[in-house]
Amino acid sequence: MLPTAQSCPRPSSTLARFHLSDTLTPNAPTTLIEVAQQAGVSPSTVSRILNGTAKVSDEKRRAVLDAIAKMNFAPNPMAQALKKGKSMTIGIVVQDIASPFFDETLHGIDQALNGTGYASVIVSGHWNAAEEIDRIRLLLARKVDGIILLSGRITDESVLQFSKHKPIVSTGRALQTERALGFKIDNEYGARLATQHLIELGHRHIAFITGPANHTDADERLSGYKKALAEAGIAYNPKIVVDGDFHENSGLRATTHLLETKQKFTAIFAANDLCAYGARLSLYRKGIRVPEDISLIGFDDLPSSAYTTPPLTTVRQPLCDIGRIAAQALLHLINGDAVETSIPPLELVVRETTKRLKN
Amino acid sequence: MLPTAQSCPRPSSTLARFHLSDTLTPNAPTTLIEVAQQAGVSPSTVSRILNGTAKVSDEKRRAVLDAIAKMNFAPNPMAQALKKGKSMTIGIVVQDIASPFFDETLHGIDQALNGTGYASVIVSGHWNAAEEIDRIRLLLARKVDGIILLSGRITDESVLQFSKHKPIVSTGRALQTERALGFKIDNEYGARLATQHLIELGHRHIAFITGPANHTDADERLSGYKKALAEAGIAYNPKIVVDGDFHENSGLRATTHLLETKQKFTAIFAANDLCAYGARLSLYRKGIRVPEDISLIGFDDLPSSAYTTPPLTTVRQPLCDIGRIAAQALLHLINGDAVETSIPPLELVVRETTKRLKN
DNA sequence: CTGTTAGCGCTTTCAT
DNA sequence: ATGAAAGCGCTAACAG
Repeated sequence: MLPTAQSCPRPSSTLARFHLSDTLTPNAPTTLIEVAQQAGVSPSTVSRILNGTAKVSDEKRRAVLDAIAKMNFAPNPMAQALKKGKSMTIGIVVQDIASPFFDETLHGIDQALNGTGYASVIVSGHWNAAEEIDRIRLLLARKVDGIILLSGRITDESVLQFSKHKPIVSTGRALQTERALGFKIDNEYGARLATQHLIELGHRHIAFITGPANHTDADERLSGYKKALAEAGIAYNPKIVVDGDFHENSGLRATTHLLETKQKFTAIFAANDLCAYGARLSLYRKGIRVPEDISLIGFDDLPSSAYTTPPLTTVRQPLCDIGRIAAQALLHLINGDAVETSIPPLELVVRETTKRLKN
Repeated sequence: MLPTAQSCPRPSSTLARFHLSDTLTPNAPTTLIEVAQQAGVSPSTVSRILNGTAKVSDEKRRAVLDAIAKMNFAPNPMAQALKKGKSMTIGIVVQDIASPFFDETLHGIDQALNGTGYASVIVSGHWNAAEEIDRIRLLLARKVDGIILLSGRITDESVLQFSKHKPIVSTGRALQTERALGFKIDNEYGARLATQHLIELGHRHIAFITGPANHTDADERLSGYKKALAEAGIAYNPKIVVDGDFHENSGLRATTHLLETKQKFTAIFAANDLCAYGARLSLYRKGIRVPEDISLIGFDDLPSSAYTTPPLTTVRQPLCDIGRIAAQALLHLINGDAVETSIPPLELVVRETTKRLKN
């Protein structure tokens, strides 16, 4: 009875013991040298123990470990970074930090990075290729060890160029070199899934609200829609395919346009969930019921789609998995390891906005 | 006619000129010393020009600038950080990276940081004090220059303790020292606003879905609700005050509980928007209309609240401003400057889920 | 105004 | 197995 919202497992983590007093001594941070003195060994020995670089006698090891604990020492990351040429930081480029779409993916990345010692710096490209390039440069200048690019607007060549500096993994594109990896979901398949679902319910006049122009994901979804139509022997009617941009407002406008120009349609397939929300509102404003009068389907399965009124039928994208997989792949690239990725398939999530066409 | 969704201005930034070829030479990054050699000056001179630390003759300055441009030099942040003891990084602690609530605030922070040279590392506390402490320690170990804590679960004392290491600004608490600043919205006022709105519409039986136990924001909202009731001479009825936890599911469960135990109420005030979404769905499932049968009001004004069906009446929290102000304040603290903050007041946003009680 | 000289805190040969 | 010494790339006295 409860709607199943998409979301990664949120660990109700129960970190045990933590003594606030421990590290909260506000004196200047201890250095490795001080630890060495305290333990009566050389700095190198401390370093060796810290990094497991070489064998150290149990006696000294014990002394050093003691000193470390006693002095509450932690190595200075800047110094390590400077020395090793690795910052233990990765850069993440999203398009909009305040978008549920990216959030889920970030969550997956977060999970994968947790406990690896890597931290991440997140920047926004704002769907703008020039800004995106600018931000990637910034990350590179900051010496990140690798980059995850989510739904970038830049060309594959640019990605390849950047990958010469640091390994990079990108979603939404097919790519595979030693230092760059791109993988994408099968948008066309997903769109066919959605369209076929509608067709199976008896719909023949299915409106489509597109994504932004020149956006690969958007284009492929449109193409999947067309294919499914063709396969079912339904003529493609450009009059009921209207422009959107993946945001709520565009869905609202598009639907209102459809309605006001008196197009004939019994179902709407919005290129993403956000857009479907807007469509839903437009329908509501006109007093048109969903799904009784019009069926509605989205794409993405954002967490909130399980709580719309009524809950939205949509195509689930494994956002969180994608994030996790991207991060793991990047870690491999950074280590020079081979990567092989496979992401879970898209699946149709039938909720309550689609209904068999009566009669 | 279009709903107004809360959101910061999303700059459709038009960064001009960018020559990909410029920085994409994958050779090892240039160092300041090489620049100095190329320009025929000493490293210090280059450093001076870079930092504006001292006067330099036009001639040498020109030579250095030329060399910098020619060699496409950018100083190594790790080296700078090690030397200056400043990493130009700030740490942000959210509770959930994938929550629209935090997103808007992050967006504000992002805006404030943009162009300052500071980058941010975001970590999640997952509403868990122990984990939060752990994460803050992590940030401190990473040598962030300051911390922004959003809706932390830790005590004020802990914050004060941490602030001895690095400046910290926190939302959701009142605090003001040399190195720590906390500011909060007037939850009680906001809750009164919401409750009064309902009362003015003629409602006398107003159910309330609480936030998580021991959560300051939640407690204060409950208290505001009670106050407004008392002011209107309406008896407080604990039977229609039910537990929630700020998430959709709890709103759904709470409302279902209200309905199944046959409580008498004509309106629901949910302690936050997410919770209101769940309530909305519960009502929908039972075939109860909003706002005709039951009025519903939330708290926060998340961006998506303008697109629910019907659009949600709620109390707007200036999330984005809060983020911006927090970041600016932190920057001031870091510089040792005085800070004075004032955040915009909460305001009632009347949309379409509340209605005058007929009778 | 400018160059020389020490390091920031750590890792890593290179000896022993 | 361990210590001494030489930097990573940059900045900040300190002398001129």
